[in-house]
Parts: sequence; C-alpha cells; structure tokens
Amino acid sequence: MQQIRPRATMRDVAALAGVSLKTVSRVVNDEAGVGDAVRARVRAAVVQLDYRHHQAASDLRRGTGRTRAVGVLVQDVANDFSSRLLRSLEDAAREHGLAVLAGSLDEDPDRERALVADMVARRVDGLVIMAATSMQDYLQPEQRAGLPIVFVDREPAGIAADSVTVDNRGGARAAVDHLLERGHRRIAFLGDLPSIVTANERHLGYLESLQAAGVPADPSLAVLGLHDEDQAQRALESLFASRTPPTAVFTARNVITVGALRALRARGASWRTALVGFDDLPLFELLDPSVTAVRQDVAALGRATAQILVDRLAGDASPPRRVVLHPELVFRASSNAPV
Amino acid sequence: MQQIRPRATMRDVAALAGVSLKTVSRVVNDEAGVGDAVRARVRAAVVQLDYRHHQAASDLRRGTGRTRAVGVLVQDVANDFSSRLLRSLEDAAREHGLAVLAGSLDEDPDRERALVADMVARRVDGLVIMAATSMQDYLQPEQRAGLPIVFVDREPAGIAADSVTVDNRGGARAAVDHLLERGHRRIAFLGDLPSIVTANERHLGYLESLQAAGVPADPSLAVLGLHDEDQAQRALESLFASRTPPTAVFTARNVITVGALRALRARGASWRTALVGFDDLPLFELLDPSVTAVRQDVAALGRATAQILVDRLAGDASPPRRVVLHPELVFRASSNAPV
DNA sequence: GCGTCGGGAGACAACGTTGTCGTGGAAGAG
DNA sequence: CTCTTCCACGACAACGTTGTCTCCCGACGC
Repeated sequence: MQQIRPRATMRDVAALAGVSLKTVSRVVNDEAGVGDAVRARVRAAVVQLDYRHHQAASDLRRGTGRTRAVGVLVQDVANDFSSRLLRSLEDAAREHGLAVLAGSLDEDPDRERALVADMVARRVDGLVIMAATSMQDYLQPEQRAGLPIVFVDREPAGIAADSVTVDNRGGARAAVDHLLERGHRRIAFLGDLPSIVTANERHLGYLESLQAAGVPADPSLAVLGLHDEDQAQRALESLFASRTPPTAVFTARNVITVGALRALRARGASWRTALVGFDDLPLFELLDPSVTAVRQDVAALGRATAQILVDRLAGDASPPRRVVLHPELVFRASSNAPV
Repeated sequence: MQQIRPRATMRDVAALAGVSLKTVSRVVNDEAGVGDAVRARVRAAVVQLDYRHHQAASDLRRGTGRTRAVGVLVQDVANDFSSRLLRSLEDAAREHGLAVLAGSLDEDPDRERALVADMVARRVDGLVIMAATSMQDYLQPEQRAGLPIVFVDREPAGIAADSVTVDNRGGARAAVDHLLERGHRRIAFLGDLPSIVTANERHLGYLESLQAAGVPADPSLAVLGLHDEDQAQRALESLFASRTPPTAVFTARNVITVGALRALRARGASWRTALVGFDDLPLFELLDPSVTAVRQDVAALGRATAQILVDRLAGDASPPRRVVLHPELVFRASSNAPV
C-alpha cells in the first residue's frame, strides 16, 4: 500500500486557503456570506486535500441528536423473508437520506439486547425490530428518550409501540381450512418454537381451524421447535414412520416448508401428500407439484413500517399505530393430493 | 406516546452522583482509580437516569478515528447471493465488535459513489464493495487516507486493492464444456450487461469453451443485458421462436436462470432443453428436472473477505491480496436433455 | 467630511466525551 | 511528629464541527 495521509480537517483546509475555520464550514455547508473569490479558494483547498466532511462531529455540534441512520434488526438477513423486508426498508430509508445499520438476531434474545444497546450507543434515529425476545419492556427507556421504535412481523409485549404485522393466525386458518375442505383430517403441523409469537399464532390458527371443523387435534401430529430445514425434514420423516401418518402437512415457515419438501421428495410422496406452507418462495411455482402457500406481501410490510418510522421522525407523536396486513393463500398443486 | 425525556449526559450523571464528570467517565469505562463507594453511587445514577454511552462523542475524543462500523455495499441485499454474503460478513464483523452499514447498489454507478461518500462521511473503519462502477479510481483518496477497501465478487479497476472473487470464466467454461460433452452445439447464452465484470467474464468463458471445442459461436444465440427474471424469460422465448432454436442454455446469473426456467416450463420444454445456470439456489435440487448449476461457496467468499478486512484493520500493510475462489459444477438432471 | 449601514469574515464557545496533569489527604516510614 | 508516597478524584483541554457574536471595511446619504 502507499503512504497513508491522515484525513484533512477543516482546520487544514482553512490553513491552506488562508481563511478561518468557520469560513470553510460555511463553504462546505453551502451557506451564504462568503465572497466568490474566497469560496473558490476554499473549494480548491478542499479538493487538494481530499477533505471529507466528518458527519459525527457535525451531528455532535449541531446538537440535534440526529445521525440520519436507522437500525434494522431482523431474524436473519440471509433469509428470503427478512432480506426482502430489509431491502424494502432500505429503499424507503434512502429516500429520506437515512443509512441502514443491519443486524441478524437468529431468534437469540441476548443478541437482540446486545445489538439494540449498540444501536442506541450509536444514536440511531430510529429502530425497526423483528423481535427475538418475548418481552420488550427493556426498550422503554429508549422510547422515553425519544427513540422511535417500530416492531415488524411480531407485535411487541410490555411496551406500547408501533407495529406492522401480518395476521398469522388468519393465514394459518386459511391454510388449514383449505386442507380440511379437501377432506383431510390427519393434518400435521410443523412449526418453530411457540415462544416466537408468529410461530405460536400460526399454531393457534391451525388449532382453531381444526376445532371449527370439529376435527380433534392429534398432539402427535404437531411438531414444534423446528429451526431449520434439516430439523423439519427429519420431523416429517418420523411422522411418516408412525403408525398413523398424516395425509396433509401445514408447514409454518419457509425453511420448514423446504425441509418438508425434501422429506416428501426423498420418500416419493410429493403427489400423495397435501402440503401448504406459510411464506411463499419464488420457486414454489416451478416445483412439481407447485407449492400452495400463504403469501405475505413483504414489500408492503416494509413500506408500512418505513412510513410509520418516517412519520415519527417527522415528529408524529400520536398514539402507537398497529397495522395488520392480511396474507393471501396462493392455490397451487401441492394441496391437491388425495386424502 | 409519553413525555420524552432528553438523554442524560455524563454531566447529568455526575451532578446526580455528586462527582466530577471525569469520574463518571472512569466508571463507565471500567477504569481503575475510583473508590468502591463512589463507583456504586455513579452506577446508581447511571441506572436512575438511563444514561447511555455516546459512542460518536467517545470516538471523536479518543481521536483514533475508529467507529467500529464497516460498510458493506452489495448488488441487492434481497438477492440470494448478496444476502448470504452480507450475512457471512455480518457474522465475521460482529465477532470483532463491528457494526454493519448495508447498502444495495442495483448496478448503479451513481448510487455506488453516493453510498461510498456517505460511508466515508460516517468514517466507517472499512468498506466491502461489490462494485457497480467499471472503474474505482475515485476511491484512491479514501484508500490513501487509510480506509481499507476490499472488493468482493468483482475485481477492482484503476486502484490497487484487496479482492476476493470467483473464477467466473472458469466456472462458465466448466458449464459450457459440460453441455458440449453431452453433444450440444447450439448453446444459448443468457447474461447481464458486459459492463458488469462478472457477467462479461462468464460470457468470455462461454466463448472460450465453444472455441476450444471448435464450435463456431452463433451471435444470435447470445443475449446480453438481462437484469431480471422477466427479461430472461422473454429472451429465451424469442430464441425458441427463431428458426434455429438452441438445444441447450447457459444462464449466467441466478435470476436469469429462474426466468429461463419459467420460459421452459411455459413451453413444456423443461426435459427437452438442457440447462446449466451460474449460481445455485436452494430449491434447484427439488425442481423437475433438478437444475445443474455452477455453485459458488458464498460463505467462504464472505469469510475470506472479512479476514482480509480484519487483518487490514489490525494494521496489515502488505501489498493488496487477490483471492480467487473456484466454483463447482453441481451435476443435476437439467443438463441431461438430449441434443 | 461624517455617520450609518450592510456584508464578508473571524473569534469564541460548545456538542459529549476522554487523556493529561494536578491536588489534597490518608497511610506509611523514619 | 515530620516527610514522603500513593491513591482517589477533579480541572482543563481537546477531538472536528457549527451557532452566535463581533469586527472591519467599503458604500452610501446628507
């Protein structure tokens, strides 16, 4: 590497241009009150020294407490759902000149608290959280300090804050209703830990749907606590190994659906077993059979979340908003399997 | 919302605890030289006032010029490849206590320059860039100022900097060689703009492979400038509509492959047309036919990138490193179609 | 010629924090 | 009992920037 040259400060620029520091500040910030000749001299010095504005120092001095950055904490930036949400939020943020500090929580409450603490220390202007904790009362001091917090995908507990979520229970009910209408009675449920609100809601939707149809829920058909594809795949395999295997499966999250698809494929049971998944994936349409899924409008989720955040940043102090989007059941072939 | 209470500063904490500001600083930073009683009093005041450390002010005063944040600019955080890379980088960064500022470039050079300028103003400690510009000489001043920059996925031009890339040309050659070995002679190429280095390299690999096999390249079979699924789908459809349609297709990027799959599916030609894609997707294995693809080890790409960045941050001033990973051709069913 | 006005430019302090040095008092040595 | 030593703690300045106030000088009116 070449010789490193420390960053020039306004003081350096001022010295080179033969003006005062304040005059440089005026030029850099395009303020009035600087003659054309001096302005040009300063501009030249800025270029010559590769001066770059120091935003943190500027923010500090201005004392507005604004950093023009927002924190976005999702479950996993590599997951299809989270990453599309992140992108949607990023677009809205950039439109308002906000940078995005991103973080993955991996359903780890400690990680959530640690990342939030970091974002707070960085004085982000706002926070979007897909919570991994079951209780977010620890955020009250931050909220009191004026930090806008918007909960996305999962409603907050222990704190009154804005949220943008999806009707998980309703989506799950629609999925299971659909399978019941096709005549299925032994419907398996594969989901994540009930401590995750969305997972629990989807499980409740499953149970409600069965109950409404007068079908007794067989606890041995519901497997909870599935985090990844492998676990889901193995879970479905062992369900099939039982004496009374399911004729249909409702998978409550994208990675679980994929794991289940692998299990069905390995068993050659794809066309014999009805499947509905929560979360749509771009390729579900192209599989054989194509996969029936509960689709969330991720872009809309992100837009609504960003809108609230931006409003709050603009000073909106109205009571917490609670936006609930409704998912849509996309009918495809996988739910057509015979009973 | 409730009454907002401005953030407490060390001065407030000091006043409440009846000590000097500097003593608060010592307690907050776990420095020695504070008696137990005073320490406890300060701690209590910190809790009572919900004091939160102000990292920017701290960084500024310490004058190390470090912010413990890195910028990661990828093509699109919602894309499977980019998001997995981002996640891999995030994990490595967090391990070293670094926060991640993320941004999507969408192959837009202006956006790249704007986001870089923003990151520089924020004084990120390092920068990872999947470049959208064809020339990165504009980054020389930043590099000279000591900013470590690592180019990922695409090698830099006009600047001597670290890079971690994939042998795109070799991967493409392997893909096309494979199709040639199966006897195909009319092999279509669907790719993005040649101004994108990786896209161009893959195109060159395609051409080299044909040439090595003595198969004349038919320009009408190569379609460049495809950005998304729809464009790819339409491109392949019009190739099929020609008098001499291809018997095999090489698609040079994940979204293009998906578009091509849609076209094949719509035409019912999935089993009649050989297909190899660059970039593997999790569900390719489950499609019928399963999709042969050139797989990049994204996690390894991220790890290597992060390693270099971390080394640089630790003071490594050795000449720029150039790491090239080799992709792997994953044989599946889609390349078995007859000639 | 004198007073006034206005615009360009600089001096100074401050944002929230920490490095450096200084001070006062208790403990220990002789 | 005095001198030294050490430790706990505080005063002050500074990081890079900007808001406020002041100053100077040329232009203008009478």
